[in-house]
Amino acid sequence: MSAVEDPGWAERATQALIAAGHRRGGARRAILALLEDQACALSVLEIQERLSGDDREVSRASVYRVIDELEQIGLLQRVEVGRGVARYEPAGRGDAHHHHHLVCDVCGRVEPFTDDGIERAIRRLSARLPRRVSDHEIVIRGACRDCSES
Amino acid sequence: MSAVEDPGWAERATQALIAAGHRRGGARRAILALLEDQACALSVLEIQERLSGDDREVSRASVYRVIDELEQIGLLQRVEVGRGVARYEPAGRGDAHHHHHLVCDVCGRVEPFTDDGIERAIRRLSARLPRRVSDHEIVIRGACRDCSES
DNA sequence: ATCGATGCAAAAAGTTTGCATTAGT
DNA sequence: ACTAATGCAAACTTTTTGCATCGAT
Repeated sequence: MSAVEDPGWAERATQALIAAGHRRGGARRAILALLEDQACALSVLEIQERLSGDDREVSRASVYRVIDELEQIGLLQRVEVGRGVARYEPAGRGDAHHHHHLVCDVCGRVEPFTDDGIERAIRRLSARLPRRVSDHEIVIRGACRDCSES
Repeated sequence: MSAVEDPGWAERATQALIAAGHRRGGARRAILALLEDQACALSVLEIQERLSGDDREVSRASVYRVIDELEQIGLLQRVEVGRGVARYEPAGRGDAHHHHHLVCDVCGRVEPFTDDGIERAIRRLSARLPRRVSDHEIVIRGACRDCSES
């Protein structure tokens, strides 16, 4: 569902970073590879934990630094989803990956969703606003399936 | 613009707290009064600073504690709006106060907005989702007027 | 060989908690 | 008087920064 239309987000990110005067480092490569495969947003801690397991270990400072570089260039989207932890996911992959988030009131679990009606409404509003709109973010809260059975 | 249809959010919050077995404390009263007058979300630091100025001084711990009680009861809405700071604003005041947030990419300033088209789209989606939806939150990002002139 | 990338550890910033004191009922 | 509310300071968590070393070019 992402092989054909996506020329490789990690590769594009790497090129963008090189164009900006950066080199190819091991930590950055590992982080990019991990992020590319994610369906939804990860926190810094989650990124570090997943890399500790099966891949190359990366220091927390490097995770923060790489994330910061990517956010600057606009290739990573910060998602604020509650409880004081920031999450991040690849951005700039086109409409195919654009989505928003359902957050469970109870357990905090985060799931992606898409809705054309909302996107249309956002577009119409953006056109009317007296400012250049760069982005939008929608969070819908409610108990997830697991948490509402009980 | 809020005297007639609003029976007093601070008063209702106080009653709800009393019903939950709390007493009326000075710090809580000051915080409720401040929040009631806000058009938009404030961070904990901002709440403390504003109270230091012209009102009763309140310790940071108390701000966090009062906020927490109010969030539990559902009278305060946490708004995640970026850069690792949580903001809070009165909730449960009805449609008249329902709004979302424009966040400046550059200076981080937060302003409220409302849009019926988006609300309709959210309502339609909520009805279709396989979960009880309790709330939603929308953030639109872009340079604010001050920051785009330069 | 140069200069950015990385890891480590310390520092900041934001949030929570324990405990003694104050104050509402 | 009883017990919640508050302030203070310490603990904890998340994020940022300084600096020495490693590694890509």
